[in-house]
Amino acid sequence: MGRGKVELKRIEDKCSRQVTFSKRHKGLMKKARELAVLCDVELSVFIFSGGGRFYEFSSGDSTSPISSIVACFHLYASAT
Amino acid sequence: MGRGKVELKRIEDKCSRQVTFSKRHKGLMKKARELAVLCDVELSVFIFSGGGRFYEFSSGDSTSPISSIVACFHLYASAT
DNA sequence: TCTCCTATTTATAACGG
DNA sequence: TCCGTTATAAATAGGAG
Repeated sequence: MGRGKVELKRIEDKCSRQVTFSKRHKGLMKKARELAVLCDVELSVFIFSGGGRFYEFSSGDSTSPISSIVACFHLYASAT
Repeated sequence: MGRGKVELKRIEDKCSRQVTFSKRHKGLMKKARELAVLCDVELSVFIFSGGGRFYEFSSGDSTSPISSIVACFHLYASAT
């Protein structure tokens, strides 16, 4: 998408990489949410960015099977 | 995308829901892979579909920080 | 359930602030 | 780093096999 084709390789320019991360990270989370709702499945997405930040999307509530994975992630993230 | 707009709600027809899951699940994994490569981040996507099946995408290797989460997921999945 | 097809919607690259 | 715009690449809905 966009004004040009993108090669599937690490973006070397740090600034561009950050900008692309910001956009695509949001896009991925949106897609994840759509998949969960449309298809009625449980899913989680975990992202560790280089700066030690992390992002997460999870469908379902605390009683869902996937919650144990989410809990595991939070435990890990808080200990890092 | 596609021939019509899609409402963000559960697809009631089971057959359509399966077909949409099949397509979007692949799309999400592809997006995840692209984000990981382009932006040099570690990430995992876990999906539990209704039929007790699960799908996963993880960047990074066994020495990456996220591997503990992945291991947790596999442990959970194999015990289910 | 998968593949092919293609009209259409959607995501996003590049740019300016 | 975030937001808005716009041209364009990509994802995908619906239908057929």
